[in-house]
Amino acid sequence: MPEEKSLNFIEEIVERDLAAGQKGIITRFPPEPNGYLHLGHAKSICLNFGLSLKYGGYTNLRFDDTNPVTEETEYVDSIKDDVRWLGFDWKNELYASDYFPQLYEFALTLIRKGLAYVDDSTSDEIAAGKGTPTSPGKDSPFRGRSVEENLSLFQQMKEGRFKDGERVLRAKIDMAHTNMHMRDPILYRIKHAHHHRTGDAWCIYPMYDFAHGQSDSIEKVTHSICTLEFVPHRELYDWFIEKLEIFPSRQYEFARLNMTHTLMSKRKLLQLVNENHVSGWDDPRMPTLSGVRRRGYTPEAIRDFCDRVGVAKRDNLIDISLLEFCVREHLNKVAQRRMVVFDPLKIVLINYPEGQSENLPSENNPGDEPVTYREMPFSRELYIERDDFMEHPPKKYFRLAPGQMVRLKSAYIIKCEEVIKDAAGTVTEVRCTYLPESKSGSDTSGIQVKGTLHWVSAAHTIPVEVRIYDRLFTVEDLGSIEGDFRQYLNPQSLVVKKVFAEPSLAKATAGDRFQFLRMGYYCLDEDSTPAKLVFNQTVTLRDMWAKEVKKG
RNA sequence: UGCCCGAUGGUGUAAUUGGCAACACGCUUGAUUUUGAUUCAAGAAAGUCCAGGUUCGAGCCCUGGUCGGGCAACCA
Repeated sequence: MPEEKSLNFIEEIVERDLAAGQKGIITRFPPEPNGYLHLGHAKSICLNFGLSLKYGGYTNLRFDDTNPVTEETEYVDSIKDDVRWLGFDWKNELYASDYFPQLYEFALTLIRKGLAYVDDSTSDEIAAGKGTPTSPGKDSPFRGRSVEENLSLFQQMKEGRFKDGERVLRAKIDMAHTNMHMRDPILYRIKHAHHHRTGDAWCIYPMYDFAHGQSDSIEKVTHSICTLEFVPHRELYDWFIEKLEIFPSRQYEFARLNMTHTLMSKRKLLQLVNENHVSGWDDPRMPTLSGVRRRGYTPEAIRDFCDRVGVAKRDNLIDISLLEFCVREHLNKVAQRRMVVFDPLKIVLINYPEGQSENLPSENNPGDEPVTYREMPFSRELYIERDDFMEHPPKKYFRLAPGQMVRLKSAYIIKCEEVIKDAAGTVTEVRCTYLPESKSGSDTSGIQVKGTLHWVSAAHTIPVEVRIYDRLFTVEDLGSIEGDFRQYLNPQSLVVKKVFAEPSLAKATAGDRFQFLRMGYYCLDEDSTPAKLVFNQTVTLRDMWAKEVKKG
C-alpha cells in the first residue's frame, strides 16, 4: 500500500461534507468562451474533474456566456477540445444562456420582494454613487421606486424599449456595505447584441454575479470552486441563494496558478495573438493548452504537473522547470529515440570502403520491455555535431579530439586521425579510422570510451526543419514588473534551423513525439508536408555538461 | 483609510489537527551507463514573518503588529 497522500483543503471540505451525510458531489468547470484555455485552467479542470472522479459524482462543463460582445463559438469548440484532450469527460454540456428565462424569473422574484430596482442613472453616476472602499456610497435617486414601477420598467427593458446603457436592474442591498460587491450590484444590463447561442432573443443580459451562482444552484452544484479574486463575491453569492431560497451551492476559492517566464491572463494572451507576437493561440510558446499540445506536451504530463503544484490559498509562482520535469519524465518513457545532427561536422572514415554502407540496428527506447529497433544506414562519410569535436579540448571533455576515441551510438568506435581546416582556420572535416571489431552488439575490441555521440550518414540523411523554443519572456515574474509586459518578450523565443535527420524520420506523422538523442524531445508539427518535415522542440534534455561548461 | 484573504528550505506543497518540521522540483557529490539522458545512492538547504499569551509541550490555539495579495467594469 502506497502512503496515503495528504488532502488539500478542498478535499478536506468535501470529505467533511460527505461524512456529514451529503450523498455525492457535483462540480462544474465554468469557462467564459472568450479565449483559449491555458495552464491555469488546466489546474482548475484537474481540480474540479478530479474531485468528482475521486468522490463519486460528476462535473458539468458550463459556459459562462453572459456577455455576447466578447464570446464566440470558436472558443466554445476549442475549450471542448482542450478539456477532452486533457482527458476529462463532462456529464452535461451546459450554458448559462440556457438559463436566461429562469434567471429572468429570479430577477422578477427579487423585484417583487422589494430587493431589486431599475436604475436610470448613467454608468458614471452609478460608479460615483458606489463610493470607495474606505467611504460609503450614496443611494441612487431611483432606489425607492415601487414594485409595480420596477416590474414595468424591467419588462420594458426586456422588450427593447431602451437603448444600451439607459437603464440597469440593481439589487437593493446596502450602499454603505464594507464589501463593495454588496453596494447594490448591477444584475442586468441592456445590450442590443447578437448572442452566439440565443441570437437576438434577448437584449438584456445578466451580470456574472447574477448568473453564475444561480446557474450553480440550478445544476445542484455542491462545491463551486473558483479562484481567489472571487472571495469578495461569495457574500453576494450567498445572498442570492438566501433571498431566492434556492439550492445552496457553496463557493470555495483557491489560488490561481502563476508560472515563471509566462503569463496566465487571457486578455494579455489575446493581445499577443492580435499583435502577432506569436503565430496564434496554439503557438508552441503559448501557455495555452493548444499551445503546449502543439509543442509536444502530453496530457499525462500536464495532469501530473497539476497534481504536483497542489491546491492552496496563498499566492504562488511555480518554476517552469517543474513543468519541464513533468514532460521529460513522461516523454522519457514513451518517446522513441532518433538521431538528428543540428550543426554538422563532416567525418570521413578513411579505413571504411568507399561506396559501402550497412544498416545498423538502434534501440527505439532503451527502457522498453522488449526493446525494439530501427535500422540506421552507416557509411564512410558521416555527420556529427560540431560541438562534439574540439581541437584543443578542456580537461573533462570526453568527446572527439585529435588522437581521441569515441563511440558512435549503435555503431563503431572511431579515432580522430587528422583535422582538415579551411583558409580561415575553421575545421571543415575530421578524418578518422573506425574499429571494425567494435561494432555495437558484437564488440570484441575490449576498448572502453567515455563518450558516445549521435551521428547520421551523410549520404542518407534527410533535411528537416526544427523549431527551437525558449521562454516567452525574459523575466521570471511577470506579475511584478513595471510598464508594458511586451517589452519583456524574449526575442530568442523561437529559432528555426535546418538540420540533418536519420532517414527513418521520414515516416513520422503529425503529433509523433521523439527524443532526438542528446538534443531533446521533439514532435512533428502540423505544418509538415512530406517534402518538408517540421519538428517542434518540446523540451531539452537535462544537460550536466552544459552546466559544467558554464561553470568554466 | 475600510473590508476580505494569506504568510513553513530557492520554488511548491505537507505535518496523523497541540507531540522530534516531511515530500517533490531545483541545487551539490558519487556510482552505473553505447544518450554528459535515464537509473541509483548520498548531501546541502527552513526551525515555520515578528512580539506577547495559553500549555508539560505551539508551525498549528489566542491577542497585537509587520509584510504580501485582492476589492470601487453596464467583464468574468
